[in-house]
Amino acid sequence: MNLVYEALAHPTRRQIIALLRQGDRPAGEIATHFDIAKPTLSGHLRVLREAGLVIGERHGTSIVYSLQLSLLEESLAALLDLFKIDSAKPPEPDRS
Amino acid sequence: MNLVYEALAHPTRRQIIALLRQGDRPAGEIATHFDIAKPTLSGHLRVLREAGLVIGERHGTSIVYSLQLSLLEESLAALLDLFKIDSAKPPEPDRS
DNA sequence: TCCCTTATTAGGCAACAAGCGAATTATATC
DNA sequence: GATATAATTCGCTTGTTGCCTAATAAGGGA
Repeated sequence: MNLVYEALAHPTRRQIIALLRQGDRPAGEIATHFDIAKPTLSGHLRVLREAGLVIGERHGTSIVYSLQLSLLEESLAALLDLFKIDSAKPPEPDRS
Repeated sequence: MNLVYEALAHPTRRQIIALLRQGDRPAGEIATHFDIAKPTLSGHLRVLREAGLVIGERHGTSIVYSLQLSLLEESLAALLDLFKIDSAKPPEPDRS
């Protein structure tokens, strides 16, 4: 789970996620949306992949990336759990 | 908002949040839960403070930390927006 | 005021992350 | 096999993060 948080920590990677929300895309097409070198973007994609947030499937010479929504939901659930905004009572046991 | 994600990227800082969910605590008491030097923990608290996730109020010689739930909720909303799990249709326009 | 407690800031170092250009791998086509 | 295209890995530089010890600031009580 730690990998997910680290992956989300970089603005470019969050933008990649937002981009993939609109549909799957090959790495090269993703790259056109950013002003960074291709190897740098490839590194970001690797981080997202290792966190399990995206998967890349080879189609011919391209590698098409798509979101792993299941893990995204899990991450959100974990975050909700961390903050416990969802659950029953407000977190105030005693505190004099 | 970037600061929030960066703040959440470190396990210790997430544990601090989880701890504060159970009630406000002075910095020193927080420190007893971790096996790190006090200045290091103070640094983590600074990161959380600058992200707006916690606030520290001086009570005598202590500085009592508490969560800023409002910003936590905003962060969650932003995350939901990023993933759009909440909204209407699944993000699959075409894809042959 | 002087001392003790609590917490932060300052300084320094090792480890990591982000970026790039060049080289490499993988697939498709001729 | 040779060539072209797409994406990654490699080697490197630069800047940041995380950790520590030592020093400093802020308060409370004798």
